[in-house]
Amino acid sequence: MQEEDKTTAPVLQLERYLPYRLSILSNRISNLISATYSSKFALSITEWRIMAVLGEYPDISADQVSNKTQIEKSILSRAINKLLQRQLLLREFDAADRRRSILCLTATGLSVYREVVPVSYDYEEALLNCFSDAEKEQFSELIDRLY
Amino acid sequence: MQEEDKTTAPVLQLERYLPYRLSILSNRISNLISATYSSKFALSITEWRIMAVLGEYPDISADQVSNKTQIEKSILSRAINKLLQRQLLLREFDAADRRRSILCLTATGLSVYREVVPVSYDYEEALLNCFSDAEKEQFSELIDRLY
DNA sequence: CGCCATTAGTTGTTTAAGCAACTAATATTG
DNA sequence: CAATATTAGTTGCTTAAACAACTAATGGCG
Repeated sequence: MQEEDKTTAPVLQLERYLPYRLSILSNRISNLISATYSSKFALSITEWRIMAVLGEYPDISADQVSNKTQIEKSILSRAINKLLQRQLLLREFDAADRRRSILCLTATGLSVYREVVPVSYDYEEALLNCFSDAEKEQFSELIDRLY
Repeated sequence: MQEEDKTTAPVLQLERYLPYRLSILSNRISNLISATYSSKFALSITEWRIMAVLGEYPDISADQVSNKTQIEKSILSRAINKLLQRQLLLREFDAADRRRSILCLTATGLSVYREVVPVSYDYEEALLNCFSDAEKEQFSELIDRLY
């Protein structure tokens, strides 16, 4: 059988290994969803996430964005500059602490945001409709616990 | 309330958005686990995955590895060459179809494999021990369904 | 106040990912 | 059995990620 000599020759069943499955699944989902805003608005996942936090929390600093999204600060810095150039973001600097940036979406940025958000929710919905309401709840709870 | 003007100004709650949480969670887990074999054996996640499938399915082709792991073929090609150079992998070509490679772990590769596998399982175990057995089962089932 | 530590953000460099174009071998079809 | 299509794998090129080193501003402490 499979257990024959597990101690001398353990085998990893990759396709049953949870961290692996989680990774494949999550990448698939991210890429699927990002296709919507990347083709239409030329936004990368990272760029969209930045816009998403700023839609939820306007006028926060790059550092706060980094804390909320786990995006590394150098990546963030370059992504923000790109979004500034495209005039999707506006940046000021805090008068009281001139290191601190204050970021928010421009009118254009906001209009993009408002177009992407419902689509994102639709995707989430579509994805989760293989679950019952109770299962959705449970799944979400389990994810939270793993965090 | 939050629903006040949802139609005109919908907000995405990123930290409650499932695809996002899944992505963050999965990356965290992958990086955590990969730290073990990357520091000791200088293997990237991709490289380890290749070795993992070959430990499970010896003597398959690069193309079959690609199918099993979702690793894109150009990435695979370069990773395989690296592993060949490090003598962790052995490659022959199918006599009946000389396009087809036949890959397997070398003795060294196998010894690395045998060292990493138990650690991987330990990590999975440690991760999931915030779940009861029933929850583990259910979580796994829900993941499968999302696939 | 002046020195050192910390914090916010930027820049440089290395490495990996993603896609398309390519080569070589085999399969298919007229 | 030639012409064309398909498949396996490689290579080139562009973009993104990761990490460290750096600049500039502020905070803390003697």
